[in-house]
Amino acid sequence: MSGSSSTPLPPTNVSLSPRERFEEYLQTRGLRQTNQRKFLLDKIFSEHEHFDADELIDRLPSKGSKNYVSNATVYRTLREFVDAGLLKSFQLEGRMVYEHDYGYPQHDHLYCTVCRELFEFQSEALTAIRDQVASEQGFRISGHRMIIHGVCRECSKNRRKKRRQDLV
Amino acid sequence: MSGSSSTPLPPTNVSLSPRERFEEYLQTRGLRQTNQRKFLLDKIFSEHEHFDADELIDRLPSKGSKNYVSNATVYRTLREFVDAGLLKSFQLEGRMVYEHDYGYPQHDHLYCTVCRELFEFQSEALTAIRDQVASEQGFRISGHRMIIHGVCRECSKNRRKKRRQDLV
DNA sequence: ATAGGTGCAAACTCTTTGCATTGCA
DNA sequence: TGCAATGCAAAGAGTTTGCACCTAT
Repeated sequence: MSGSSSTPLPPTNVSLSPRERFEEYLQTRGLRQTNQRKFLLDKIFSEHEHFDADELIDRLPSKGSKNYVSNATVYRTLREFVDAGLLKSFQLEGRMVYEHDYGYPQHDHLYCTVCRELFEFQSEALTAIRDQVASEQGFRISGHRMIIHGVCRECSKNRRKKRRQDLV
Repeated sequence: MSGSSSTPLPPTNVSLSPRERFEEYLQTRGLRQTNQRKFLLDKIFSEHEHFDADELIDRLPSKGSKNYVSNATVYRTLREFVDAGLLKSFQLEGRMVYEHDYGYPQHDHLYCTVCRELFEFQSEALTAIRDQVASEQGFRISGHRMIIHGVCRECSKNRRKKRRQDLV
């Protein structure tokens, strides 16, 4: 799965930090702030752009260490972050991929099937088409997911290089 | 998962029937035509637009009946149909969804999160945007997947009706 | 004190695979 | 006849869940 994207978009302005925003979310529903939640929130918002549960778990303190978080809690907490509007999730190659949502602009993705990295792009035209198609069909949109699959520039280069070497 | 789509697009012209095309595919690689494959191919191309493995299995003869096909074979055969270019597959809500590809025009989907039905649409503008984004980023495209999530016209109606009733 | 949260292990869903047997070419 | 295909059951991957214990409010 992809590591952090190489093309971060500029952040949108938000008045609250992710931490503050999450606290608000918790308080309004009588949920609790816990060390695990604090730790995961900080970790996620200080580090990665795109990640799946497995990648995140790999980078967390291991069992017995100070801030260990069980897998079950990781999965439960990720879902909570999505509910809270901090993260967005979508499926890619069979697993759930997460990315920052709060304070981050709407965008879509290019996915390199060689290095498995996700690249972002923004297109107002795409949104416009989406809205028009939906209105033609009487659809009330809740969102969309567009992923362009292919081979990124770097991987194309490397392949060409590799092919050249193979000929020698 | 969705049943057949309610908005079939016009078929594109192809010279071979799916069956003929598949036979060609098999012959060129030394693979074999079997009763299971024939049966599944006919079933799929005579019936559904979108389906997942589970739905297909449900509609197949049960164990002990004449044309019973094991689950393993269903999964293996579906992958083969995709390899042969007869079907296309994509992930939706955790499972693989299949649809006709051979003899069917390129299109994208609207997905109703209430009735779970898939609706199709075609947009040249979308393809154009895709190509431009990819070329800007030096991406060699192999394909794309666009799904608009929302609530379809019918389900919106029903909900409104339901809300009205709830008020009585 | 008392819900809500956590960790653990077991369960679950969807799909793939190893292997002995069957059956096309 | 030989290699591909099938069926079965077991294994996988990724994720969710039941439950006893823990802890924030």
